Amino acid sequence: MAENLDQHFLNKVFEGSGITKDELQVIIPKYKQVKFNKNDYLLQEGQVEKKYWFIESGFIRSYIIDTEGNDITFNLYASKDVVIDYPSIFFFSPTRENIQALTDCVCWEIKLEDFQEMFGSISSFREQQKSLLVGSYFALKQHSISLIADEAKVRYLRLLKEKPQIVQNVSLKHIATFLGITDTSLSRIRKEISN
Amino acid sequence: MAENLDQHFLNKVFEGSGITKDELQVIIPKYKQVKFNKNDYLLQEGQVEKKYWFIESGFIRSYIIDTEGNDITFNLYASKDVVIDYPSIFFFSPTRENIQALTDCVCWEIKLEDFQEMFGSISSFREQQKSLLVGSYFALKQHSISLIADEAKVRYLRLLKEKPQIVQNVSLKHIATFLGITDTSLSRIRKEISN
DNA sequence: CAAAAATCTTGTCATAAGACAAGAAGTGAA
DNA sequence: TTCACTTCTTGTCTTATGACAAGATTTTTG
Repeated sequence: MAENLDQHFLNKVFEGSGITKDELQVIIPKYKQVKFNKNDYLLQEGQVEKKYWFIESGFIRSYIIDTEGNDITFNLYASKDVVIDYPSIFFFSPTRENIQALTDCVCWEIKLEDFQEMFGSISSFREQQKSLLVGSYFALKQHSISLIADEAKVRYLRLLKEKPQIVQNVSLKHIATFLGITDTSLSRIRKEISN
Repeated sequence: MAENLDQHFLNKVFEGSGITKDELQVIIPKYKQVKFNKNDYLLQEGQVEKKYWFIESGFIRSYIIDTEGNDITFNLYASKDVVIDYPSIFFFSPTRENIQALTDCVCWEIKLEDFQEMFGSISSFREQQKSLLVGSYFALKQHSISLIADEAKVRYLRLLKEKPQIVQNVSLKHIATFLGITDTSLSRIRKEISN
């Protein structure tokens, strides 16, 4: 069976994880390509989501509106990131976040039940997904620690180092709220760094 | 069978969750009372934990040492809180936190496999645990948002309102790092509020 | 109990970051 | 192309919070 050209991205994602060709034949068909247009919502507050996504291309953010009406970006996602809402996944509990495409996006969607079945039955898939999910969990935790321990410039430099594509493609105001500062301050930090 | 006096706390925890007396007979024996002395570790960085705890009495904190050597309190726990490390639970991944008793504590320990079995087979237990875990997850998330959106005084007042026992029983420096400020600032905030 | 250690308060000064406002630059649409 | 809209930069001023240090208070320990 000739490899679907579209699935080249998925093959790359699973490459080098010890997943065999035979296993890939099982895994890849569970993923469905979905395209989002700029400003589309993948998920809105109050929904329970029974799927999650890999991003092939494009940029996505999750945000909440806090009690004072501030729009706060909670996470920023780029190519190869996994977009997942833990309360939905583990507890079938409605999300409190909005997840929105910042640009046109190509994503790969997988249903939770398919995920769970393969997680149980294919050990190489389990290991690969485990490290992906743990990675994204710790990245957020690290960010939360950084909000306490580091000054804004350090947080910006870390983001720039770890996710340069995001810094280049996401608007200042979203990056700023993600970093816990105003867009004015972020603009000044950028200037200072460029000197 | 006479109710073990020690288990009075557990009975209260499960009270009003729609759990029947018969179910309680199955659930409660899975919990084991454990006592920790002040400064004992429940869990240290690098361990994988296959259990979690309810606190009956005492105070516990989780903390990390960041790359600059700062000791940062990540969460503070009091009576009736559940102390759980998600990466351990869901991914059998080593924790990156240290969890330490701040005072002598009485806890109820349950093994993950027992938890998972009852989570699957006893729907009232599932619902009760779900809301407990979701509650603790969102509390942390809310705190993270608060670090971005609110000034320190607001964060302190929120903690005071939601967990007054913690404010009264945990040292300033741990509360301060949890709130993302220095103990000096927290001392001033306290003074300002008392006026 | 006394000494040592840890915790908390307070003072002074420095600074990171916010608030607000104006304008520049870029983007999109009719 | 032009007008509207959003995004980004910059200036001025204010303020929340940190850094450091000295005392006061409380707790721990020998």
